[in-house]
Amino acid sequence: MDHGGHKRTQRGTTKARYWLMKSEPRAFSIQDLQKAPRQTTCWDGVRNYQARNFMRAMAIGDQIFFYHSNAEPPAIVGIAEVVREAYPDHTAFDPRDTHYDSKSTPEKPLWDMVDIRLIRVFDTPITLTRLREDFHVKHMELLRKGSRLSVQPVRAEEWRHILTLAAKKPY
DNA sequence: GCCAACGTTGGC
DNA sequence: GCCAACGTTGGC
Repeated sequence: MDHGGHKRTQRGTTKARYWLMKSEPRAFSIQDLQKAPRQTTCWDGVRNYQARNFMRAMAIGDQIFFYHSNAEPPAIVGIAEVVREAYPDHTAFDPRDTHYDSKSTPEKPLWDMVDIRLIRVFDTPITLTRLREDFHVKHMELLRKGSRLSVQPVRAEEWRHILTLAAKKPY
């Protein structure tokens, strides 16, 4: 039963989807997410069309690798899940915000965000170096030369493989 | 701090 | 529509 006039968009019985989202830990780290109310945050500030479109494709329950970019070391540091599907990113409306964009207005929003909730922080971050050494994940968007996409899909087999890495001892 | 790769902007 | 200039991303 659905109340409040909200469209029910949760992906019923179809397969879960997997994603990877980048954040610079100096701006917002997975530890910040851990400390946030309900361990939930809105993912604001995405100003790239491809990344935005991937967020628009997300459904409640989709799972996300939380990646630390521009970090020492760059690494997948944990898992989160989508708890609210794409809605307008209000930070684009605020001229004082660093992510302000005059092309986006409340009447015609251009940029969206989703809400995500922490599932877990890996004991051992899976570093970019380690991923590069692993042929199981060689086709990941993250590893493509010159790739800068901050929101990107992850294949189910890549997701499963990386979870097994996270369960192992570091090397 | 450096710089390659990328996306966007704007002049023409 | 082309493309140079510019700003940003993000590994190193």
